Amino acid sequence: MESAIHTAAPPEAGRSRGSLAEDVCRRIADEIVLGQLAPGTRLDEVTLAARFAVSRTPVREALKQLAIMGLVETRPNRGSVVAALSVEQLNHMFEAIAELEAACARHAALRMSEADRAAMRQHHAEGRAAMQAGDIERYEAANVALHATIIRGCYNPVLIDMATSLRDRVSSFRRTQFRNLERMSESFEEHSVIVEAILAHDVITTYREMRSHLISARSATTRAAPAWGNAPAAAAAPLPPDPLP
Amino acid sequence: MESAIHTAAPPEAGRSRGSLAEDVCRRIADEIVLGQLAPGTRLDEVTLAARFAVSRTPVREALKQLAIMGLVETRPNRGSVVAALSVEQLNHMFEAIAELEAACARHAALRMSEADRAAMRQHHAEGRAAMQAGDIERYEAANVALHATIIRGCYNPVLIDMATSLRDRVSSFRRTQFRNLERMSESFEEHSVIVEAILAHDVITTYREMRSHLISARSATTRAAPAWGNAPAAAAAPLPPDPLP
DNA sequence: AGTCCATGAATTGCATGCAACGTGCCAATC
DNA sequence: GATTGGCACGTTGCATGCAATTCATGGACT
Repeated sequence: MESAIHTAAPPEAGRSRGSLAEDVCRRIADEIVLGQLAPGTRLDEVTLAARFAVSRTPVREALKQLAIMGLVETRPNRGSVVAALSVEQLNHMFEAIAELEAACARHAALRMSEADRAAMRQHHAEGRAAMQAGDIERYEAANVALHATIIRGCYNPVLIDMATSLRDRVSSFRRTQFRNLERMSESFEEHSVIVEAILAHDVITTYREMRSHLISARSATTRAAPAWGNAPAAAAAPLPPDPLP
Repeated sequence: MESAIHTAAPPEAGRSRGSLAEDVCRRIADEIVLGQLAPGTRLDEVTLAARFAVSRTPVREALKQLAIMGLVETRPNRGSVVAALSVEQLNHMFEAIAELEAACARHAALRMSEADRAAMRQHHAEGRAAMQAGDIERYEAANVALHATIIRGCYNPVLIDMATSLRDRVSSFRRTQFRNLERMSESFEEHSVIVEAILAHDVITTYREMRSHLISARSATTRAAPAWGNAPAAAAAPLPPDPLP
């Protein structure tokens, strides 16, 4: 069960496992998530078929699957393009991520194994080192690893899959999240509170802080959004209210 | 954007809109959700192609999409069957639904329009009438309508889509949820508290009560699960802890 | 000069044919 | 008698051909 590439793929398992369609789907998804395929890029069936040395059929199936995952947008008889999200859609996604990851973190605070806790502390320490070195790339990697560890810590495949696939869908839009060091240290401080709360099994603090942390991340990302100019950019959509229970 | 049948299909719009693949996908999904296709049923490409009077290609694409949505399970070179969930998977799904719908309800408490509030009250009143009449079918319908109204009240397409598609995936497993009237009146009382809280814009009570309401619903459903016998049924899996922040 | 229509190129959507994989059964052997 | 090997069938997976829809460009008419 569980939809996407996360459960299906043994990480980096020698390329070309399973059916051609799934393989093509994974490879395209990787390129989109890694930002090698910019949003708005046209995805032509014959071109892709040629690139991957397969026929059009598996490419078609891969594109349909990617469309359902939300990574590409397919218009009838008009082909597919890499999904370009409007600022409004991005806000909705971040809000959903905040809800999902906060719920994951709350469960993780009660269910994480000792190994999970150790991994979490290590990723956080790595983040501190990256921050002190002013290495944005490295901090970004540590950030992703930390969040992934917490998400998996809820031990609920359904929640894990939804949170992970949502993260993938917005990943290419948050490359510049930590371009200023101020946001980086702010993020690190927020991480510290969350990690402490999880280690203390404090579900209330964990939930509240993870949620507000992700709302901060949303603001940091969408502030930079208008610079893209690729989307309708509905005039800096007013952020809907964010109740903190 | 947004994956599934919910946004794509104008409800009951004359059958056969859009591409054949999407149409076939919707029709199969409907039959699964409505319980006309029992979990475990074998889905043969040629048989389905004959039934819908199309070729195998659109059927193939439809099955792939359904597999990603989690409604069918596809094993390589072995065909597809209607997804049969184990008790453990069902628990995970209910937990995810509880988190998602509680979040939706919290936002709905602040964002619902007056029309939404009126619709919510009406569905709740319909539920009361059904309960007093002892009509389980009718209460079930009112229950679905009430929850759908609250979910849509969050005005976040991403959250709405995730919550709705999750509900669809488990819908065929909860037909017998209210088979005893005790659970029905219990459910109604819980609804009353939630509706009141939403009308009062009380985000904290809304969130807490919706979450515990859905956890109750989970217990009511999975208690009946072993009777199905179609799944491994991992010996009445111990319910994981449910922190209430 | 502007607008509308028509025709053409390109791309997707669907159908069918062929090959490969997995399954079930039967028989031969230990 | 049980187990294993092989064979045949059915089903999925992929490739290719044809039809339908869409967009663009050019011409003619107002």
